[in-house]
Amino acid sequence: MTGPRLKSIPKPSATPTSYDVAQRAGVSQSAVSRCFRPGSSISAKTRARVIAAARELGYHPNAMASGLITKRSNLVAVVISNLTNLYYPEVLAELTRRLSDRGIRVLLFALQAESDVDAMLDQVWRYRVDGAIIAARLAPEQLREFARRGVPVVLYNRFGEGEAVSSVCCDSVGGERQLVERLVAAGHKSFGVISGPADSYVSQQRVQGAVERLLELGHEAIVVDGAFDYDSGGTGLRELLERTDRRLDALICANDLMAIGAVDCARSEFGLAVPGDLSIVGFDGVAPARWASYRLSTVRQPVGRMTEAAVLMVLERIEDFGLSPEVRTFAGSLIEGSSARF
Amino acid sequence: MTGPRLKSIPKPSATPTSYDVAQRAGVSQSAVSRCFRPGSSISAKTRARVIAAARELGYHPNAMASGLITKRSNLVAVVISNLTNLYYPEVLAELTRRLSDRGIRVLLFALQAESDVDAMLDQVWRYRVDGAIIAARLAPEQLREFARRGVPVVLYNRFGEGEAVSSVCCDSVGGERQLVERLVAAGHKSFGVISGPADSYVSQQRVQGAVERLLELGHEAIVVDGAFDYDSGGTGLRELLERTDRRLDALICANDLMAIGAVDCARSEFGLAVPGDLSIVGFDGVAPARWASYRLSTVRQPVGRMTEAAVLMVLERIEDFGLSPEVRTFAGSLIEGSSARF
DNA sequence: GTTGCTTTTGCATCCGTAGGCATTCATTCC
DNA sequence: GGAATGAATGCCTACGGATGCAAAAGCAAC
Repeated sequence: MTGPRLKSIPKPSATPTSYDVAQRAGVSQSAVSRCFRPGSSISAKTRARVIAAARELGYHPNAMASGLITKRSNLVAVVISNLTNLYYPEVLAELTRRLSDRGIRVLLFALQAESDVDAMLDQVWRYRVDGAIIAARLAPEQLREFARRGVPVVLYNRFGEGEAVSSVCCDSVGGERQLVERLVAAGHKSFGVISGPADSYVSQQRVQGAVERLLELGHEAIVVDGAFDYDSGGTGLRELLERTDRRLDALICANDLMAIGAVDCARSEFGLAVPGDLSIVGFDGVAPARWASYRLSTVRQPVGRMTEAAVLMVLERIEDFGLSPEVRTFAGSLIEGSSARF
Repeated sequence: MTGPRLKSIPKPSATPTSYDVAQRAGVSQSAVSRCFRPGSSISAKTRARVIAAARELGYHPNAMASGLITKRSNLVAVVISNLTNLYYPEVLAELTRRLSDRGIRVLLFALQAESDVDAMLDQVWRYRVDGAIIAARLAPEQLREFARRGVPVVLYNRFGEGEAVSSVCCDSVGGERQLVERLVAAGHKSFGVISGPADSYVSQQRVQGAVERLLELGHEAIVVDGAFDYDSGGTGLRELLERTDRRLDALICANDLMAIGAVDCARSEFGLAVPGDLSIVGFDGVAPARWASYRLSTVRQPVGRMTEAAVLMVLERIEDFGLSPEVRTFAGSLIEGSSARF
């Protein structure tokens, strides 16, 4: 009974080990381990004794030790490029909740600059995460490294850029087409578009979706650059009003935050009624879009279903890394709102 | 040179170990370890060889193995009770950035219900986090367990409730007193207050700060219950208008989100001009408070300084657990805005 | 009581890195 | 040249838990 580890004084450590519990319960360390590992062979009687001892000592298995030998950290890296985007906190909260429910912990990375990516990856490799959910732009070579290391990745509203990577997306093109159709049907004639950052895949998709559908329906649009932030809405609107000689009557913003900025600017700076003088639509369906001051006409991303899909996809591939990549696209739902004449 | 681990075929593993690197560089495993551990004794020549080999193999030290032996996980648990609060994403982003800059990773916990706390704590113990920054309500006994286990905690805008715990807070009382003084000086007579949830410490402080100062200045206030969310603003306003027979002329909301809800409700539902007919003030200084539709008069919490303090405090106590608890209170800055006659 | 079979249990080893200790090597000084 | 000093390196073991294997225990049937 007295193993080499048990010969020392039974000092009550602040963080007891399985040996401490074993000694107190009068069993071997193996038995303790098996108690905390589902599916192991343990008699009910022994288990009860061990659990009692563990509780008395305040024992919690060391995740690092167990991860070292099982090669499972039960960690998933969640990488978000701009947490200040207003849309992502909701995503993050949902992802975290759903992962927790399945016994997975979130190692969070919030990127500021492009340069943070390398440091992030270094840490991702060091912690031997079981998988990653990424809402940030990675280079193809970086995505390939995940494959090489056997770490499954799911991109969130991002695109593999030639690499075969799993991803969940909201159908930007389809959503924009719906918005455009409603705007055209309501008789709008002069269209403006404010894009997101040039390197954003969703921005490209949304702008493209809108512009293409407009062309199909016989309309043109002026596209100006934005950056997905509040100020871009006002800046973009000013530029569009100038370039159209104030004849703009429909403004399509690549996300809600810019649409909100545009609404505010239109009203406070130009005295325009929204949607009386100008219809403004967004994309995302963030909480402020529903506020009474805006009641934005927009496309809401089904965040619940998208995050659930992302979590399931990454977990499936943790179980079986051989599963082929999958791209799941969800349709957004049109919110009528009252910032556009529909 | 050929240790027991090196006799096997040098298969190029997807996740190479320090032995693989050692073999390739023609040094011992210890040398590899020392290369990745600052302050270790290594010659420049050896280091160069090892670094080269590590790079070629794509070696990254295993944080679990190293944490196991050093008893340092380089993880800090960040616990946030309601990520949907609009204020917390900003805090989370800042905390994550500042911790990353100092080589610490964030293990994120987003609590939904009171019951999540136990599961969260179990995981916190399992991962042997070096410290915790907590923006959630913990029971005194739970705080005591951190002390017992030698894990430093810093509460964020929370209170130890009798336990000696470090915390960073924004001075709610002082902030509210400033707001009240300005409102009173501007001649407001009839005051209403919308509180946050009853179990929220900051809510209590803010309400108390406002009410006390009002009393000191010879005014009374009607306090109604809110929940820190957008809808509470409208609901609270309705109740207050009813109870004051529409004679309310200053509304003090315990946070910005409710103030925004109240502004929207006042305008859209009661046709009141803000601040013409009704002054409304909030607390926090969240981004939407600055939007043109609101330009909220509020108190901005110095999030940058507060998060920096929280990070420093927890790191100091990781270095030296004996440091006594410290409560750092930061004054907020009054934002004049234009939602109140000041 | 035996035999045969299943379930429990303990032993021993391994996971990948860190760091104490002893050894070796390079320098410096007399 | 030899001794003394300090730096660099390798050897070995520990960290805490998981698990294959063999031994032990429980159980059923004869």
